[in-house]
Amino acid sequence: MATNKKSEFDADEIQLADFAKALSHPARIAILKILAQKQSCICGQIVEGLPLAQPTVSQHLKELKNAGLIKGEIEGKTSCYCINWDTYDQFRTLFEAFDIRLDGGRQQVQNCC
Amino acid sequence: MATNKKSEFDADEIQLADFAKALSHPARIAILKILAQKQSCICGQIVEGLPLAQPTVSQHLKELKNAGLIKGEIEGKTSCYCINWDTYDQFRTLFEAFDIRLDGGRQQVQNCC
DNA sequence: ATTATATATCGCAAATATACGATGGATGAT
DNA sequence: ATCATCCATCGTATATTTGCGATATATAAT
Repeated sequence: MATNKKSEFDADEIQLADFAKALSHPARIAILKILAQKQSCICGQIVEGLPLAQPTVSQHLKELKNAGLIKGEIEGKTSCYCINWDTYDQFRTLFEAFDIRLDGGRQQVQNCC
Repeated sequence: MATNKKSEFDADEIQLADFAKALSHPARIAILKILAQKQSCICGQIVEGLPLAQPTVSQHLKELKNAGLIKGEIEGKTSCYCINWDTYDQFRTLFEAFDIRLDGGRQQVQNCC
């Protein structure tokens, strides 16, 4: 039974995993690219740029927002999204620490593989 | 109905998303850390280091293997795993390209948020 | 006031992920 | 040959994700 064991891991591991999950669908990666590229960040333009229906895009936007990677505001008739660079930097920092830690063991003698 | 739309995205986006998915569970992040740290990469030691039952760990190992991030060999009675640095570098390269692309739009004037 | 437009949300269906007990296969020890 | 150990795999239960049609909401236009 899928009891949630995630909380028993280190906070850093959980947080990095959560960020990774936010990037674990090509649509969300594409959305971040679009947001970085366009000055305007109207939802409709994002929908146009993706092979997905509007409700699906809205849902991916919501997940990115939950992960803290984007911010959104309702601007009159339209909605406006942009990247939350503070959170993105935090993610990058976490990943870099992970990356460096992996690299540390890289030169060691392997006794297998 | 959950028809798979993932294939309609760019190859780079799909590949990066797949790598991200491999890191989207703290257990798999922890496993990679352990593999990098220990010279030996016996499965039993991984199980000891995680708050999960052996079949569950085995399953996470399989997913990391499917993503190409680790290699595994059966060595007599025990199994031996280690990080596949070639694939890991490929992942890092993909992420870096993505990261740089995001950063490119960073200084632009935002008309919202 | 009515209508059109842009998005979010609801509700559903299908697919995938998470977790583990039970079991099986292979090796090494006795 | 028997037994113990290590690990993969099967089967199963539950939870989460993905996708979208239908609908609701809120603004802008007429």
